[in-house]
Amino acid sequence: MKLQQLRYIWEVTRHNLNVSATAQSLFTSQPGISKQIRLLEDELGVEIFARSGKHLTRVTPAGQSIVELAGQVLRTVDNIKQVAQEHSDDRRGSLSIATTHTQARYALPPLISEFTRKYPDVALHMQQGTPKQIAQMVSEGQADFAICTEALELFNDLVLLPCYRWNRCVLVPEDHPLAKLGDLTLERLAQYPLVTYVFGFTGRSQLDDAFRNKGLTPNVVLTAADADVIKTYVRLGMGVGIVAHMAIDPQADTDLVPLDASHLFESSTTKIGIRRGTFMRNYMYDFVQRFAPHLERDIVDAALAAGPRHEHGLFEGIDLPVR
Amino acid sequence: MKLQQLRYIWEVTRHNLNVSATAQSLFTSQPGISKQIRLLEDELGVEIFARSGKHLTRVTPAGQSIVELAGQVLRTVDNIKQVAQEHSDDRRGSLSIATTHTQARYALPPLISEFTRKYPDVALHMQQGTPKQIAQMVSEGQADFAICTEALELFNDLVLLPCYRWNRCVLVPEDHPLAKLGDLTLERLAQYPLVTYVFGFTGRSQLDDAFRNKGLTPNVVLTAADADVIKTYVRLGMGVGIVAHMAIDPQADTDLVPLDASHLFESSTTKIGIRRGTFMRNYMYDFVQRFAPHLERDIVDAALAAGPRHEHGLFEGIDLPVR
DNA sequence: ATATATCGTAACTGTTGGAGCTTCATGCCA
DNA sequence: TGGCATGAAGCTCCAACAGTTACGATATAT
Repeated sequence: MKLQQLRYIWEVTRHNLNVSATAQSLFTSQPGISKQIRLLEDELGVEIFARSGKHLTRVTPAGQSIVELAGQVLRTVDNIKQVAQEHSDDRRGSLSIATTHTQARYALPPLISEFTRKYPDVALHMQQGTPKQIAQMVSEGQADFAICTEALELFNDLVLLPCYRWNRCVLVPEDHPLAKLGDLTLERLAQYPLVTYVFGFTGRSQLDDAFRNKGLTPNVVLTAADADVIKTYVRLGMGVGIVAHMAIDPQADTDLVPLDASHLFESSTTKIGIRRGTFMRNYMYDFVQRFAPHLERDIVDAALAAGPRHEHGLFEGIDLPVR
Repeated sequence: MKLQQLRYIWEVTRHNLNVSATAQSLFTSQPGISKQIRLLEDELGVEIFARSGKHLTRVTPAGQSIVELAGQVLRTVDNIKQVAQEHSDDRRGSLSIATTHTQARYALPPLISEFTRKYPDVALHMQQGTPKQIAQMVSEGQADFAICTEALELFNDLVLLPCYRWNRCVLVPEDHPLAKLGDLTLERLAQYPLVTYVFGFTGRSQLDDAFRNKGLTPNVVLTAADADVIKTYVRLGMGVGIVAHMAIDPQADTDLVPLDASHLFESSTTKIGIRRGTFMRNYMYDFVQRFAPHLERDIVDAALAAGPRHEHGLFEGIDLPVR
């Protein structure tokens, strides 16, 4: 058994069992991969992929487990490389962050510029996606950190570090009736067409819950994955915007009136998700703590060491910052 | 990076940094290993072993972590092979049990013969050692199961499955004064020279505790690692024996008088220790349940999945069989 | 100081992983 | 149904490399 072979079966499954495509992405030849897969199957005495004629059609049950373990091996091998680099030069390396538009656009920029100034030799990679995609990227080892509010609980090989709580804000044009009224209520809000996040994004579920609990059905006329798009349509008069508080830019959004909505909706918590078993570089701890000062190295270590679904207790006594 | 290289550094550390000895045990040549280690170090950019002249003297801090991760990789690779074998022939394989004399001699024999009859194609390996050695063997992947009473708690990558409780028994020659007396007490026992287990073996610590709690100092004149040796010296009149109840053979030990001592000492619990992350073959589950009927597959799976030091809760409601 | 154990170097060799081309199987569409 | 596109496997060749043997160098032990 060779590492190369494990890498091949792992990558082939990630490329929908298309060997040629896998070969291209790995800058090698298709016959090479086919051959190595055969050799591995021969050595193990089990078919990893089921074939119909000359096409790979699906992963066998045995293959399922084997590919999973192969992934585990590859990630551990990555860890070895990380350890080596940490000891040879603890300020050089790379950091891959998977996150949503909201975080990338509003929460992370100051941190990122601080960080790159302090660690110029750490290559930063930012990948955007839906919360689910983000969680999966980290779970599969394609990114180091997942930073978002939703969906991270779905993968139980991720350790979740709560970072900060945040509330929502209603956005209306200056001439909108809501801009004059003093107290904002859900009932009043439900009378207007709403523009907010797509389901599955940026705490959208908490928003729906709040209306449902009052027996109201909000009239959501348009949904988008990020606040910038939402603002644009609010400006066009499509409806009343509901966005994360942090998404309001006091400089650029002077033509819109923000109305605090903390009292209407449950606050949401943004978390960092890290794959259990990840080797944490020094600068990774630093990054985490700059994002959430209460997440000291010891706590992060404890959370990473804790078993599945046991890390929550660690954060019991801590009250998170609110943005 | 090659699997071979990881295997080499792992084995070299296990052979006290002696490359030649490692080469012999792996049936290869010393220069081959040296070369591969060099290549790995070059690739990683870190020294794994510190050298003084031409001798490896110790493992560097970076090497420490790397070797540990290498071990993890090798064990996962083993798991892959196990999975493959399970799917190609679920009744063929091997099972390596590390245990103490007491278990091997008195607790396991009926189970073993049952088991080999049901699984003739599973090669059984029994390895004896001190509880500490046993625990380490399993922790390092040299054995699948550790079966004993002590020291398993020391390695927290082991999952402990409590199997049964057992009590002690006092053994005296037929003409001994204790053989006539009705009620056995610790005070009376402390008046005689005692022959029992070496410290660290077969619940010896519970024995000492019981005397200490009463303010007594037992006069232990001879200690041995197993009951057979103890019995021999009791027969020679060296003193009063204290052994595990199960170590008494009603057929062979007719010249000795056994006196129940359940009321004098806390009972001990024999456990099976399994390395977290081990792939469990079908016959392994079967073995475990034949040894301890309450350890059903689901409970074992749950214990293996639980985080370090969280499996205890699983066994709360169960009262163990007593032997 | 000498002997022994042990590692590194160098030259050599057998093995093998991969490139390139060809052949074969499958699915799709006219 | 035939023709075409896609994609996997078979085969050959070559370069790279893991492992071997022989030898020299250096530390540790007596």
